[in-house]
Amino acid sequence: MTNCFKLGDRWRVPLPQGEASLCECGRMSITGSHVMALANDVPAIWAWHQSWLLATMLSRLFSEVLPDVQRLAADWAEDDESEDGKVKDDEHEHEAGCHLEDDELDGPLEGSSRTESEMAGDDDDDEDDEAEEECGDENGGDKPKKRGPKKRKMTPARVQRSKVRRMKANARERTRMHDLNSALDNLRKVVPCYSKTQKLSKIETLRLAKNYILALGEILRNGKRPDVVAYVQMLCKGLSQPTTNLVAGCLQLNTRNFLTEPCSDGARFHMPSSPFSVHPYSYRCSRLSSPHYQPGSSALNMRGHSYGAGYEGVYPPGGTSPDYSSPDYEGQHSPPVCLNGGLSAGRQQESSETDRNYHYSMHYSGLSTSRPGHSLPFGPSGARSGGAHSENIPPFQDAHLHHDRAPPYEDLNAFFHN
DNA sequence: TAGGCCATCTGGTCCT
DNA sequence: AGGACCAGATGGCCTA
Repeated sequence: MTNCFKLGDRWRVPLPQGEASLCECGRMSITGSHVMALANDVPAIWAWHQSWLLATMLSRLFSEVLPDVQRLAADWAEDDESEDGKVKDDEHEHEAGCHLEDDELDGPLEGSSRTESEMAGDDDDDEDDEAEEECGDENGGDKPKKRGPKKRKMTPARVQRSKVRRMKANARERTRMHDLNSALDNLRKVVPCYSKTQKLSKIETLRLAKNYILALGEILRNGKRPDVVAYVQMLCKGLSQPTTNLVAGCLQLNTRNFLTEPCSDGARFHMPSSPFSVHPYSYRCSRLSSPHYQPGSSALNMRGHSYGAGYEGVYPPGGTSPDYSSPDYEGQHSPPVCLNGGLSAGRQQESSETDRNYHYSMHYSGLSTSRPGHSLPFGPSGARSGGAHSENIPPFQDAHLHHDRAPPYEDLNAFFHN
């Protein structure tokens, strides 16, 4: 600090006496305020001392306090302008115009409106083009001019129009997607399994619908009672394992049987050994109620989440598994689940999650109605055996439309229960 | 926390 | 010019 002195409210740097003095300056533990003080007089210092050593020191100081120095330089510039009084009105206008554009670029709406305005090329406000060009020149003569269509200044009216246009487009897009989702919901109601609370994903709905159509076509083509296992396998081809479980559950098949015992014993139905003795026509599947899968426990997850690498498959030796190598299958591979556990898991949470139970009822009424001693668990009265959930009703009622539109439907049921 | 699914916004393209 | 359609981006929600 001995080499620095203060003159008035600003620090002064004495004439350097060679490198030693600079080192002396370097040992001064110059604080930020000192540097600022030095920077205050940088122009004067540069005028007074042309020593390259001083320049080196100052450059270092500049690098350390560059932001503040820049701010100071701006302050100096303002001071010069105020002193000279040479600020031109047209420059303010240019700045205003450019700032307007910058504001318009803030946010997606403004950005899109700007692009649309560029493409649309409204024919008003021609006088703004000059302002745009001048704004472009403001970048400096060194920079090349931007080519392409001139950017037209966004007047408030134009901005407003663009915003309205964009909002209308967004609303249309929302409506379009809602319609698409409604169609998907309708499709969910006519595929073999349906639940309002546990919807199939979009992609799984489309896959299942495709398989369903193929399966029905196959049945019509053969004209005979189909093999249930093969039928379910056809339905589940390319589906994720959770969806496979769901479909199998809807068809009241034991997944393990359907996956591992394809017609080995000639059985067409596994109902005698099915886990649905308590809920013969619907089963509850907890939505992955158990965090850890165990063979025999339910891991039904309609969201299609995959399982950890530590999962041990339950396919018995020599057992078959869904054709996940099929190019149709694009989802993640989830382990197969025995529906026995699905029922038990559902039981465990039956009392605590009454409102969250997920029931997947057989979409084929014939499968249930044809069984002696069991009444159809569907109906407006809600009288269903096994405490079937009322959510099963709407889909089935909705499916009436499907029945009307699909004559082979009853025939298909008849196939299974003759 | 990662991953899947979804809704929404947005810009581009095509068509009327 | 405006609407329909599409795909990418993004963020929220949910579950493992």
